[in-house]
Amino acid sequence: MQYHPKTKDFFQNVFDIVRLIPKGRVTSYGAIAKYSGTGGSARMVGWAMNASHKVKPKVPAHRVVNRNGMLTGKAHFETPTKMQELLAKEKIKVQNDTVMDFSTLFWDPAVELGL
DNA sequence: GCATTGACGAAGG
DNA sequence: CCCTTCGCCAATG
Repeated sequence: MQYHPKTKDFFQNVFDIVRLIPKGRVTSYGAIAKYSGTGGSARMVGWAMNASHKVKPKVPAHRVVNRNGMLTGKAHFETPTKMQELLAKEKIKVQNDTVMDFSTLFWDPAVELGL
């Protein structure tokens, strides 16, 4: 893929934010998009996540779910169950592909990092 | 260069 | 309340 300077900055920006997500907490694509400045383009965050697996240091993409707390990206992991397993190791309860107590575990960069 | 496709989200029917 | 459509923007065919 072509890394236009602007795009590269966006990807790095997203990766940086995701790495800041505390263990045992989760956030949404939209929240990251908003904080990274792309605004409503939450899809770009998902696209960035798609490239995150080849980036170092590793990006905890499993802590990023959609606005419902649903593990929409689980299919993009090594195995469809990897995402839930990683979350389980962080004491995050997942049921029916959805994070339990999502609103409590939700980590909003705009709030936690200070907007 | 236009059309399709997303790991999304909000709005409308 | 479930389903569809639209907006978002970059990548891909």
